[in-house]
Amino acid sequence: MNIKKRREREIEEMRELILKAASNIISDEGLDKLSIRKIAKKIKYSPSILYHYFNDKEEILNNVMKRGYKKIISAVSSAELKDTSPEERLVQMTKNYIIATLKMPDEFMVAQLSKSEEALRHTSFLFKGAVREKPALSLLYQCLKDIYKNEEIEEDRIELTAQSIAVSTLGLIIKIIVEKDIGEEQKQRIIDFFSEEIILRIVNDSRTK
Amino acid sequence: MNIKKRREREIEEMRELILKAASNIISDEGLDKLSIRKIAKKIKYSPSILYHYFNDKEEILNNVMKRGYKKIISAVSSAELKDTSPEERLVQMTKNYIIATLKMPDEFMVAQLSKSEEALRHTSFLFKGAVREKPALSLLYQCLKDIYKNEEIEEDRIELTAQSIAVSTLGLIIKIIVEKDIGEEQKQRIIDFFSEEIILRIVNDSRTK
Amino acid sequence: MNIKKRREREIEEMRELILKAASNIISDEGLDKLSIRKIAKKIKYSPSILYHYFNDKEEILNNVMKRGYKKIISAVSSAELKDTSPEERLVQMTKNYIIATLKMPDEFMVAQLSKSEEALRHTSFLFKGAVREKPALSLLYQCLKDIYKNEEIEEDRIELTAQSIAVSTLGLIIKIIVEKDIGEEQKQRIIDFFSEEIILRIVNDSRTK
Amino acid sequence: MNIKKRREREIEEMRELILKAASNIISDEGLDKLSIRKIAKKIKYSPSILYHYFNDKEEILNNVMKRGYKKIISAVSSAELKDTSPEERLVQMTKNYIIATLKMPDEFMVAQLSKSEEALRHTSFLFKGAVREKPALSLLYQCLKDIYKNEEIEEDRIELTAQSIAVSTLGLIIKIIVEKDIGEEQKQRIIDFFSEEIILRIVNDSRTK
DNA sequence: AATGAATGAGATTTCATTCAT
DNA sequence: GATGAATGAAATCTCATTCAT
Repeated sequence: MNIKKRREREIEEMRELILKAASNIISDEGLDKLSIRKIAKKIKYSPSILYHYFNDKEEILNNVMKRGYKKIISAVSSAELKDTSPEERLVQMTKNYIIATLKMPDEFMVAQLSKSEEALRHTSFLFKGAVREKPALSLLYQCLKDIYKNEEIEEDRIELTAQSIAVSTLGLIIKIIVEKDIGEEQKQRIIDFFSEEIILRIVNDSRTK
Repeated sequence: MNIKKRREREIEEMRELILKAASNIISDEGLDKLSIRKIAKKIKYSPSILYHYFNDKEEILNNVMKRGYKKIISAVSSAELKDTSPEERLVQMTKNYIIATLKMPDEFMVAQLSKSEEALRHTSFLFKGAVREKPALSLLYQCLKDIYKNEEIEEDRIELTAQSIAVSTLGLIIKIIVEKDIGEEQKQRIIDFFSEEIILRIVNDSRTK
Repeated sequence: MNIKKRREREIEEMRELILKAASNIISDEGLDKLSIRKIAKKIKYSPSILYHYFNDKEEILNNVMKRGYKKIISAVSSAELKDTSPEERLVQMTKNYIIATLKMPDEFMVAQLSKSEEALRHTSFLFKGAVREKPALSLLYQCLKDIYKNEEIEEDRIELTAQSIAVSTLGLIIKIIVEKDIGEEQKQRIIDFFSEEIILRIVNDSRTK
Repeated sequence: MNIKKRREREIEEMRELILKAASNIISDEGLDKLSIRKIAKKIKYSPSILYHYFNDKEEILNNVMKRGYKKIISAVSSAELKDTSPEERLVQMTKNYIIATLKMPDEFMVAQLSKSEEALRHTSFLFKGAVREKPALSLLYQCLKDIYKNEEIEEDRIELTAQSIAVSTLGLIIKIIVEKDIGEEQKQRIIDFFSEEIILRIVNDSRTK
């Protein structure tokens, strides 16, 4: 079965090659400029061969997105083990998330900005009860619960806080990606300030006093 | 020179007509469905005439975006007159901004997500010193200054706070646009919670105590 | 309004040019080999210009067909005036029909062989009651009625006879078109034999004796 | 040489398999939807293997057509054995022919309407002397001869009559195929009337009296 | 100022076919 | 004998843009 395996690997590599090229084009020229032709040219194959590896353009796009959230989720959840204060964990998680996503800006943008049902099934988190369904938001929620464990705060408020943090962080990431030319230093300053200060201020629910 | 002026006015009217049509198409069908032909059909002129008033499609798009920022800025600053507490003003500004942008989601997305220099010239605000150059951010900054007028806080920290608020609000807006199917009620809940609570928490710089 | 008229004429000429080219291709290579590209190449224009004159391929095809039956109907009905015996008229009509259609084999084939609803609305005549709805078949029917005026024959039988004649003539025409290389002489022999003898034999309803 | 024979048989089986698949596709989706890939998928082989058994698509098509005529001829001639009057035999033959062809309408249409030399070699029958070369027409001719055995009719006239019958029947079949939506009942009525009455009228050469 | 004719490039997709293995 | 990778041509259609008038 060696030969079969090799072939499978080759296929996987080709698919990966295609997806990467697609990602690049999307980040360079925008989602709407992505075309089968362009991908083919980039990987120096004929356009038709792409249909060997994917059924159509949409399938390529869906896979670009999938690669997106898979990588991100694994990046975030891996850093979860540490036994420090929940506040510190929150800060660390936020930073990890930002750093992980900034390593793959193209996939992130495609995934987060797509309005297709397929994408939204993975990315939506604004609905009521999202903390119980969405793994990433759930991590955030657990953190907040730990932080508020001595206070009496309604679940709803905690969910809204978690969603607000998620939304804010998303905004930061998108803005950093779009403003691609702020220097490295300024980027770091903002990320640090945001995750080390803003996040903690957000957590600071005034009702708790 | 009356005739000259009249012509200029006519030209301006035609340009306005074109931009409005383009805006409508973008709102109705999305940015990628915008085409010269469609604009022409909508205003009942031939496609070629558009090239009398604009050099190419991109110029039209840039102007659509410009109209976008203008509308938004005026929406925000109009609410600026009230003589209430700076905190209340901040909350109100945020809400106004969110509501104004959600009325023109596609133009907003196009403008905010474009990486073109032309667009970034208007939309960028993460660089150091942005509060002095960007009108919208400047409003925010003034508000914060009022809030912190009795404390000693470095300008830098205030700028970073302003930028964080801007970034977070952006994230909220984008997310609401993308998750187009959360119901009206939940949308309101999140917007209210975010602008009435989260924003105020963010302002609450712990160093001030 | 001279200029407007001229333009209209030019458009009509161009449309005619396109339709003729399409007809030729269909007859040379078959309906399924017809392509926008081929038409364009034949008339030495770019493929896109065709969309100036027709909305899409289907519209071109429909017009090729329309040209088909229009010409034919006019060919047949024009020769209708003569005041000879009904038998002679029948023979003459058949001949006229055959000769007329053979002058435009391509259009005839497209129209008669298309299974599209649009086409069938014009070409179908096998259904019960067709003699009352289809002008061409009706002519045939009137002829038969004249022939049988002294006999007692049910309407149904006459209709079936008319349909049989129509069907048979159709078969002859198609076969002559497909077998494009039987010589002129043999073609004439068959046409004459068919219209002068076979048709009259068909009319010869044995029940009338 | 057993092995050689086995291989030949296998090849023949594979060719048969391919042709059957092609036939099915043509019946189900129409000639123009036939593609090498579809055939391959249907027989669960790779497209390339088809080129082991046939030189190209056209060869496959030609063979599909050949299978077509064979089936039809066998259908017609099988009914040939009965020892009834020649008239009855003629009627029966016609009916059998119509019924047999209507069971494979697409193959029939392809074959009968193709102007390719290859096809015409099998399908043409309008040329002078066709009754001596074309098996199917020859059957018809024999029938007519039997019918006219007591009369003095020139061979030529009989051939022309045979050709006329063939042509008329062809027209009927084509029309029934194209007008796919006349109901079953009306179809039967017409077929019966045509084969039981019209055919006999055609045979009724007036010179014989 | 305005139009309509025309083009060429590009979009996605399907297909017959070849070739190395 | 059989496969899968790969290609190039072709299909329909849309678009931004130019140009003569």
